[in-house]
Amino acid sequence: MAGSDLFTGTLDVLILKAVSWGPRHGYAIGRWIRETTADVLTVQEGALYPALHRLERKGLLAEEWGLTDTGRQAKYYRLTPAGRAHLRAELARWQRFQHAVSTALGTV
Amino acid sequence: MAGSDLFTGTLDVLILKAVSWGPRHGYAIGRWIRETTADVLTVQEGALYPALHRLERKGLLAEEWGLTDTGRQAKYYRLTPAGRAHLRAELARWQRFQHAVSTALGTV
DNA sequence: CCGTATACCTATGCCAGCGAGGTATTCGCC
DNA sequence: GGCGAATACCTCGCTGGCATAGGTATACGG
Repeated sequence: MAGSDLFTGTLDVLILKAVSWGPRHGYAIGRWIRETTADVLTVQEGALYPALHRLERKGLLAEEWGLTDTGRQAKYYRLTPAGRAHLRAELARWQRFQHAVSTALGTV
Repeated sequence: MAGSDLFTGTLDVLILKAVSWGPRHGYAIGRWIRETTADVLTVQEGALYPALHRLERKGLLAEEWGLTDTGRQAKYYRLTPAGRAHLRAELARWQRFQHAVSTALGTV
């Protein structure tokens, strides 16, 4: 991505979080990540769409075509029960990881 | 690594930090990472040594053979001036990244 | 004297993300 | 009416980091 590196493995949990309040389509998920991180993280489309398909194949996301506010076709993704459980676990994992690294780097 | 994923790109800055107080040899760097993170992060040797060589090639680390406390041969790595500057930059980058992700995930 | 810990190395393969392409629709503007 | 920008989707090829799984050699404890 833009902030480059440090990103591997974080994309999945960010995507899951993006749809945790309700269905969102791919493009909007990318925008959400960029906006909530104030442009620190910019997901490339070449990373985003493959990631969505991956998560769908794993049964963590379910997809469904729908219409946007502006009347455009878009593929909406929502969390499956397994996805929600996975999100919970990944959030815990991120916190452990983040705390461990920050401690080691002295950036607590 | 053990904590798996989330790790890519973090290894370099952890290594640089490990030698920021003085020269350390490779094996000790791996041990330091494992210990200061309370086993959350375990660096595989197949990742560690290539990373050290990479950083050396980039001019961020300098290597020199020496003896351990127990009288064993070991290759000691120390920060070059460029390495120290790089470490400073990477620490800032980590903080930006970490803050961005934590905000997005709501784990602040 | 034999296993364990220390200390180094590399070759293979996987796979996530990047870069770079492509298609189609809608909107705003002139 | 036309045209560029934004929206919304996709895939292919490449790179490069990390895991796996091997290998060597020395020191130490029992």
